[in-house]
Amino acid sequence: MDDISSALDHGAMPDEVDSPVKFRFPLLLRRAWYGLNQAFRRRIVHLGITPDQYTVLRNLCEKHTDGLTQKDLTQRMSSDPNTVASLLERMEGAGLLTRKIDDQDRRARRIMLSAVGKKRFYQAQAIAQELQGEVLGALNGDDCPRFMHELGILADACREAADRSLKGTKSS
Amino acid sequence: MDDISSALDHGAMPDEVDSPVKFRFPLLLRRAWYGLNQAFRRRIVHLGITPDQYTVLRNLCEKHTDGLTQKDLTQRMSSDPNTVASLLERMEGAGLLTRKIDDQDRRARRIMLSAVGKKRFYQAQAIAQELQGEVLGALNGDDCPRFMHELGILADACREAADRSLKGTKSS
DNA sequence: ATCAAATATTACCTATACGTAATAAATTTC
DNA sequence: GAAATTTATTACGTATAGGTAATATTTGAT
Repeated sequence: MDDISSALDHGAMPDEVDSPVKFRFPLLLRRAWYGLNQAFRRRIVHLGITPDQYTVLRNLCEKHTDGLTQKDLTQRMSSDPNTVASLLERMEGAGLLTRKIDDQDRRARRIMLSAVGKKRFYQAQAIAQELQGEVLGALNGDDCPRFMHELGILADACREAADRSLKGTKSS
Repeated sequence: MDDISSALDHGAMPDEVDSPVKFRFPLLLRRAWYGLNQAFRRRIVHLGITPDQYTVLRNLCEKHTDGLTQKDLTQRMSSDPNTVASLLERMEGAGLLTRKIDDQDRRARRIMLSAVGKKRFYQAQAIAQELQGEVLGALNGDDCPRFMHELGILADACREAADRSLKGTKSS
């Protein structure tokens, strides 16, 4: 099932017909995310942290209760348990946080921000806010709230599509 | 310069004050991108390609002239020369494309889609369009064009911010 | 023609992203 | 209350993301 290409040769231009490149959601989303991430990475490299590490710090700083478990972090970051595990391992090695076995559930690790981690977060947060201001400045201020609302709707739809795609694979 | 955390201890809640979590651009963008990418990856895994490889195939299929150089691809994908190089290396190994030294510029490699690559693209494209339809269905059809226009503006702003951040590092 | 600067790519490195399997502890079941 | 099931994490492997340095060419200046 590999070389019936001539039979499937659609010849001319494939996409573009129904939606020009400039308006395709995945392309724009990729471009925006890669650009924003790249910009932020370059601006905080001197702090010794990466964008993803900043996301961890932010989540820990926003919930300054008893810290979070890796599972909690995974969900809050729309990420993956494996990714979060190695991310936290590096961050613990860098002294940004501590991981100790949870008292209630000895399977889980409770993540706690260190003093250094807290400091790095506030340093990076100022840069993040400056960057966000620059980017959003390109948009009409009045359009911003509605745009964010719609982006939120699409983000939810993407997440749901991802969950559906997982279930479909397992059951069928 | 590492343990003046108590002096910098802002105490209470850090962000959120000026913009609630639900409306912060980086969060929504991350959520949308990860979700969409994850959904697509799960839906095309049976084709033996990844979302990024699909992006390569799409770019090659849209420009079915004499192929593209790696540099061209890098720019079209908002990506990085290193990433594209290893990406293409794997794809060449999988028989999805060929790389041959460019006649005009012997430094460059001209990438050409193979019959298998073309077939895989059209198979994946149908899935991509279905997915995009599902996601965009969450949005009011009338709001879509304006939203895409604004997302494009922000994507450009992100890219420009990334470029600025690079220059700033080098000159200062 | 020749040497210096610019450019396309590769090589090597660290940091995600995420799938699968293993491990260990908690929960459910009978 | 011990076995089966679920669940949090780790271990390991492959695929990007992207920085730095090396290599090979091309181009530009003399």
